[in-house]
Amino acid sequence: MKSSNTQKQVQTQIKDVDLIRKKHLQLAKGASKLFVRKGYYQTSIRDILKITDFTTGNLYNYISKKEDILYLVFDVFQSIWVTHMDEEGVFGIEDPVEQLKTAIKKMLELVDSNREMILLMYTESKSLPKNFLRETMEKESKLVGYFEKILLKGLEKGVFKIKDPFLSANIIVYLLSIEPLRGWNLRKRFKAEEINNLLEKYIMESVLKLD
Amino acid sequence: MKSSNTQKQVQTQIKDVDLIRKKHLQLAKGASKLFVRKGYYQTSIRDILKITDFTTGNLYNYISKKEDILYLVFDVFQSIWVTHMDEEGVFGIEDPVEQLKTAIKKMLELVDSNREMILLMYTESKSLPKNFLRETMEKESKLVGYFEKILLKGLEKGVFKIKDPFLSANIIVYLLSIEPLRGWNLRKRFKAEEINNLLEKYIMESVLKLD
Amino acid sequence: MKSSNTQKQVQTQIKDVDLIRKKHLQLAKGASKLFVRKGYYQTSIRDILKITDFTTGNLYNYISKKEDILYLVFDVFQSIWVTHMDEEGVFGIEDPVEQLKTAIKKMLELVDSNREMILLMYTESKSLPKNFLRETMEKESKLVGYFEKILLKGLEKGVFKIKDPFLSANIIVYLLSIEPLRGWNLRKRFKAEEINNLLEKYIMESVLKLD
Amino acid sequence: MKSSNTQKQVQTQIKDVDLIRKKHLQLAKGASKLFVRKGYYQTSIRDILKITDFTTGNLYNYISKKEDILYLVFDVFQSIWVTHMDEEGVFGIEDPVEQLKTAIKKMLELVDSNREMILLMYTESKSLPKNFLRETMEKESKLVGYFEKILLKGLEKGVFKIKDPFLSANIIVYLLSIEPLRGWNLRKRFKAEEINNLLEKYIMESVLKLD
DNA sequence: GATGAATGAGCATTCATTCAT
DNA sequence: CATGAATGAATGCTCATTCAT
Repeated sequence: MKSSNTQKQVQTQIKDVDLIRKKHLQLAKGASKLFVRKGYYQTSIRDILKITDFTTGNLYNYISKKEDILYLVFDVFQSIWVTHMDEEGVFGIEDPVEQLKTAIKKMLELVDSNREMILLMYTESKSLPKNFLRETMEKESKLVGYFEKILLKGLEKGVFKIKDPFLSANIIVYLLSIEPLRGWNLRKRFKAEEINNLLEKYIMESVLKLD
Repeated sequence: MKSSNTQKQVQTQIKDVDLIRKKHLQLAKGASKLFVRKGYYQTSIRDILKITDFTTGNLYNYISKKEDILYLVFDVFQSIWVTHMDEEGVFGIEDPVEQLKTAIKKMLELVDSNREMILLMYTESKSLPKNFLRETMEKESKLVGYFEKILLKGLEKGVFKIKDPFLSANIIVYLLSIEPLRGWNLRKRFKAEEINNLLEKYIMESVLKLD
Repeated sequence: MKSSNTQKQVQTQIKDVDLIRKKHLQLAKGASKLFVRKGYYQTSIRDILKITDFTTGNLYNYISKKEDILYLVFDVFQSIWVTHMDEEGVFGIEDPVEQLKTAIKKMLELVDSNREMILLMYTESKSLPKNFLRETMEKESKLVGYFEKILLKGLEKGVFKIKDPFLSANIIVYLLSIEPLRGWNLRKRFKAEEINNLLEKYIMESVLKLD
Repeated sequence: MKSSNTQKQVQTQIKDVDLIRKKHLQLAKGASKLFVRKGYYQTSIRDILKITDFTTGNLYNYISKKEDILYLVFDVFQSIWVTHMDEEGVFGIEDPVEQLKTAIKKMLELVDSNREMILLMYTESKSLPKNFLRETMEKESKLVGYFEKILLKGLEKGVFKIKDPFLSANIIVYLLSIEPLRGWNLRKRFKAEEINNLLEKYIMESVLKLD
């Protein structure tokens, strides 16, 4: 799933659609580094120009406000995310237990390698203008929905013992992000690997053994 | 527990310790409103001056950088927090199950009435200079430690069936903040009250029934 | 009288003279709307591109600076002006009194339907580069000369009682523009029509009855 | 009559009212030079900073938008104007003919020594925001009203032979500004002095000899 | 201790113009 | 002849902070 609706959201002076996509990617990649390092408001347009090799005027041919860049960063990251989770490896699995385990693992991989990006999404999404925020949240919702479906199937097959798959899915997605948000405390006693293992077990148990 | 170490952290031109405390409180109360509403970087010193009735020059008699104000806000809030949790009502309870239930309820009350403040702490703590951040985290740690103690007692008494009280305490504290961070999605299907009830049950079950 | 010397004034990358004339007209028509609405400096090249259907690069094949467009706008308008005043209706009239009356009426018609354009010429002519300004003024001079001739004839025939036809011609032309420049005050008490009638009478009386 | 309502119109961060007046004057004096030379839009804030010895931040303690400066320039000039016309020399005169003559002379003096400023008011008043424009026009109206009063008195005494004192007052004020607006043509044949003499005669005759 | 005027680097954004295709 | 992406200096303005009184 490409970040395909970008052109609809971010107003552009440029006509070549492929060029827009290419430059928006270039922009998002550069800017995300800075946002992650210093935060959105701390990062100036000049910083972004430097790291992305845009010139001032040309940057504003591809966006119309600084906010747009934040949106692009989120958009690109969420696309990667969805793509990563969508891979055969998860959808194909029949056994809900195995499927959930795999989904958790895949997500933890992503969280691990994008810790700062996830933190960024929690900390800076309030900086998005409303329409962008809405869209970003919708994408998040889809991710939750993804876990909800797995839980539902497991519930139907009688292997998962949960009361509300929507609540559980929300909790699961939230728990999987504990490391970026709360890692500073957990890491006092556990290694990163351990955290992930414990988390997986914690979630699986909470799904399997409650009634 | 007063925000007693403030004077050590925030450098001041003023000698009168009581005055400092008073003014710092005045500052934190006003600024927190603005930070919560618009975010730390979005709030200008001028905004703060207006809402707190400080004059420019005088403000800088009680702080030395804008960051100090953020620290003061966090400090005051965390003091309230700790005070609230410390009350007899919790410490005195003998039965670990009841004690945990009460602690959860007390914390949810606080989270409920300070949703934006908690969000602020998640989103803006990176804006603190390192020494302040460290201190803020320490206070957070204490909160986790508080739950850890309850869990430990319950573990010793054989009523809690968890593997690692430290991990569980972290998860519990983290889960109790789900509403400010993820409420936008949960609230699609549940009322605020419901969320709290479900959360309490979810946590209690995960503590009581796993092995 | 065509805007025939345009090619000499506005430097062009294009060889085809008719094409130049056509495009310059297209440009002047679109730009004048914008200039009149927002003023010269307030109107961006991008605005002009949009309204005239030029592409950026191509625009600069037909002009070399933004100022050129202002000149073109003035040039086209002044040509219309001269053409309008040149019509048989005026030149053919033998009686100087009738001739002056008709000239005044024709000019008032033009002023009426081009109020904003005249205001523009007063307000933005200083934005023209010197050579363009000189030429614009020369055209204005011709208009004054036109009235001067009428006055001279009337003076020779003994019907006009003025001291200096050049001064009077200047005053007349100036007075005929009072509406665009001072209408905001006059319109408090008079309707547009009234203003024109009063103005005509005022001028005719000042020409006929002074000694 | 001081430019006394400036404080109500131009929003300020400064509390000392006298200081505001002083700095606004300093600002208007410097800026008017630049506006007159280059026009309002051509003059940058940086230009104004340089000529007025303000620093960026401090300038914006005394205004809130660039437009405010244009307003200040107009305001100060119009105050000078009104003060100049108000002097005993005119109001005290009993004979309407003498009074009008003196008023014309006084105004011509002012026009002469503020040619560019008057041109500026004609060319740039459209750059004022609406509320400022309204106020500027009101002041202009008062000037016209001033001449209207003189004409009315002369009319009552039977010495002036005009039909409509409001119209005539408007025309007179307008004609008195002919030099800044049309001088480039008049000066081809007359010296500045001559223009003024002719203008005075022209106006007096038009007031005295028509019926 | 309190006041508030002053500082100037830094900000996001716009613009006329150029030039490779 | 036409296209449209690229350039970068310049713009109006905000801000945390200082300092004389």
